[in-house]
Amino acid sequence: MKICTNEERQSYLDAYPIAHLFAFPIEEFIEVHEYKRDEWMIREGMRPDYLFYVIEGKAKIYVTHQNGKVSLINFINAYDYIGEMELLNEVYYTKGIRTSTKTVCYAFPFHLCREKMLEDVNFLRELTKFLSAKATKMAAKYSQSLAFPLENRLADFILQTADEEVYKEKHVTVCDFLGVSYRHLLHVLGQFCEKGYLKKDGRRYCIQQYDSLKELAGKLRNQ
Amino acid sequence: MKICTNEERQSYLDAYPIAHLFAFPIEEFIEVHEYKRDEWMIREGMRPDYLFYVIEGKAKIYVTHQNGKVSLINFINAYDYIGEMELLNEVYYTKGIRTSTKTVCYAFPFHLCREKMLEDVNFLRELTKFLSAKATKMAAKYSQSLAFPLENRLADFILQTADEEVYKEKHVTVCDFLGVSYRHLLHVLGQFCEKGYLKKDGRRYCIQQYDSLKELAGKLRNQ
DNA sequence: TCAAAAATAGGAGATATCTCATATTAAAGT
DNA sequence: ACTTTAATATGAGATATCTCCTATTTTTGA
Repeated sequence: MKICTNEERQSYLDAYPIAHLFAFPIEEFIEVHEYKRDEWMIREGMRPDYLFYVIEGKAKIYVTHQNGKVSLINFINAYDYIGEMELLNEVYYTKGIRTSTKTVCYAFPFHLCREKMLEDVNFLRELTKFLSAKATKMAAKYSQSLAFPLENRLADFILQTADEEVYKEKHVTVCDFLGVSYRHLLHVLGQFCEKGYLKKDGRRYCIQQYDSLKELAGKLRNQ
Repeated sequence: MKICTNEERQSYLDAYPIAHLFAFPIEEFIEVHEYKRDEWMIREGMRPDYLFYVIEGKAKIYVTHQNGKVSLINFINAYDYIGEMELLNEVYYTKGIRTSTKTVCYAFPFHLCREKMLEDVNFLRELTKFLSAKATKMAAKYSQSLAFPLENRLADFILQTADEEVYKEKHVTVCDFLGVSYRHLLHVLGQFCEKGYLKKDGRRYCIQQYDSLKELAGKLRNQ
């Protein structure tokens, strides 16, 4: 991790203005942190000292269970917050955050900003929207995971992450995210190929029948 | 549903003061709604016109999937909000809310209160805490549901809902909540009895080995 | 550049969980 | 009080998913 200073810091601040989200002058408190790919921004169980606002890059939220299973709880993208739970709650089990690409964040030190932020109507309104989206998404994922087999959830995931016709997520990541074993994921991908929905091309999968996948994924939604 | 007026309304307002949560005079806008047991407060898919704040009673949040399965997403208790998603988001699939006991709510009409609430730093701070707790809980349930078999989640649920040594939740409710079939729930309850963790007593179950259940439930937690 | 680690791949058998069918009992409505 | 509906109970067979094992390929790091 690298903390940007001077011109570098300023150029991020210019490229991603954020003052409008706050009623008080926030810029002076902002640190700009640059994380490399595959770096732990926050270690599981260790409370962070900052509220982060992602301006570039991608990361993942992980939690490790006592039985050794790892859940990838969600993906984090630009304009997401990290550490807002710790900002709001004294007691909270901190999840691990790991970058999956180079990631740049604004980091607001709690000890300087917490009070002000919790008095700031602009920021709080922004945060409620972020949190309501998060809660909604989690509730949807939760109920879907219990109500549908992998087939449907995987079809949805493929459509959401495919780049044009090409699906190429790492299996290991997808297992953690969808909460199934590697073996079973491969099994269902194999079925999709057999049925002609996908075609395997080396390590990639090419979507052959959009509509079939859409139908499977569509069953998840009323929402 | 009944809307309380005059003395009745006032006596609720006196018994459950709420002005301190708002920076503006809220009382004049409050309607007091009384719902009977097993009444639908909000029908799935129908946007409500109010933000509700529960002051007495219990309710459940339901969503129906396209495959006919019903998920009981969460329980609602006194001091919870209902309709906060619709307050914040223009686009949102409204879940069904059904009371399980007589329930009394403060109802704030959106058309009169939305603007003011979204400008109110006290209320927003309160709401962020509520939402962060909700998001956290959902994330925990989600990852647990994928990482652990029913055995562990049921043990946890029994300990959370048992009244002294007596567990007596309706099976049908529990199925919807834990996302398993009736048949399987009974199967695992049967195992608990065989192992001596529970003893069946008519329609109730009596906890015989707290520690065994605690051990099973404890595996869910690092959190 | 080479060894170690991570990711992919698939077989085989176990188990968690589901579906369907059928009875019985309790609760609710008129 | 009686009919209808909801809840409980259980068997049997199907399927979704897991665990463990082993082999190959790719990526990573010193």
